[in-house]
Amino acid sequence: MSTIETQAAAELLKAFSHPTRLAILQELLAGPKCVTDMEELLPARQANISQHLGVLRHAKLVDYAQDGALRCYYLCRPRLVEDMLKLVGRDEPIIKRSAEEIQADKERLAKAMERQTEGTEKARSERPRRRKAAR
Amino acid sequence: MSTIETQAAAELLKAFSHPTRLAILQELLAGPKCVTDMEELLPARQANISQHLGVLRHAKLVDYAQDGALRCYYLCRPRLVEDMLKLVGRDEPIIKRSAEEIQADKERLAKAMERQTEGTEKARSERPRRRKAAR
DNA sequence: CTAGAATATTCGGTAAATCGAATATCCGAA
DNA sequence: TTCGGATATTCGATTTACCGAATATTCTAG
Repeated sequence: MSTIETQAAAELLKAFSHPTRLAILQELLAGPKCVTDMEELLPARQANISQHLGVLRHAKLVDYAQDGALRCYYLCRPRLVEDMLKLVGRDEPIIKRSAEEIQADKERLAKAMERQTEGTEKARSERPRRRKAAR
Repeated sequence: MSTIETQAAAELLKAFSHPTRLAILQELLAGPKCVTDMEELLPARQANISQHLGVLRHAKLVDYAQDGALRCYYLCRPRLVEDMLKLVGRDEPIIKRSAEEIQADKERLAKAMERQTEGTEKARSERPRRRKAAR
């Protein structure tokens, strides 16, 4: 991922990173809703919901269809939202690794890297970095 | 997802929501690295990288193993990180829906909801919300 | 056209995030 | 034990996020 893509990804994630916004997305996953509906479902004021919807819209996560005086909001990337909600709800066990494991891993990687990019100029310039302080 | 879970999810996402932190996670996905390694790979100063590592550690996304004077950082939930990076990199087409589609969707949902929670008290109290302003 | 409902925007204040510079801490080699 | 390298922490300044209150806008029924 390049720096520019990283920037874009971070912005997308920022749009997700708020409890109220997550709740909105969750509600919209169940179906389109107008702002008044959300007011009843969420512990937030109308203006605030509108503000958060603005953020979500800017991030291209939601859009709306005008229905008379109402605006029916819907997800414009439902899969993304669904998968994101699943992902943050998942609980992967938190692993703990010893210095020895890490060391082995590093060496394994170094070897693999050597083998894979054998003889290329890029490989040579990236390879020789290693710590000065030893144990 | 309850409010408290939403809170937790938002905090986790906030930890992801920074270009430098995403870049760090990306690097760590390739293998454990110490801070000095990252300094060479990222356009950020040592202190700043340390600060971001602090955020990631607090979010239980990374941890480190001490190796002499070095601290080898690694992902403590590699699957989560991997899937998250994949997810934000994915590009789902952004859909646009008409008011008519939305309306149909709403009605379909309402019917399904009726059928599913038929006759329960909760269903009755949640059902009768609908717009006052018509077209 | 006018009123009222639905929604958005603006404004101001407060809290939180971010960063660099400087400094502190920890560790192993000599 | 002293020193230099690796890393963390603190501090202050700046920017950005967040929220409520008030106000503006848009739409339709009458």
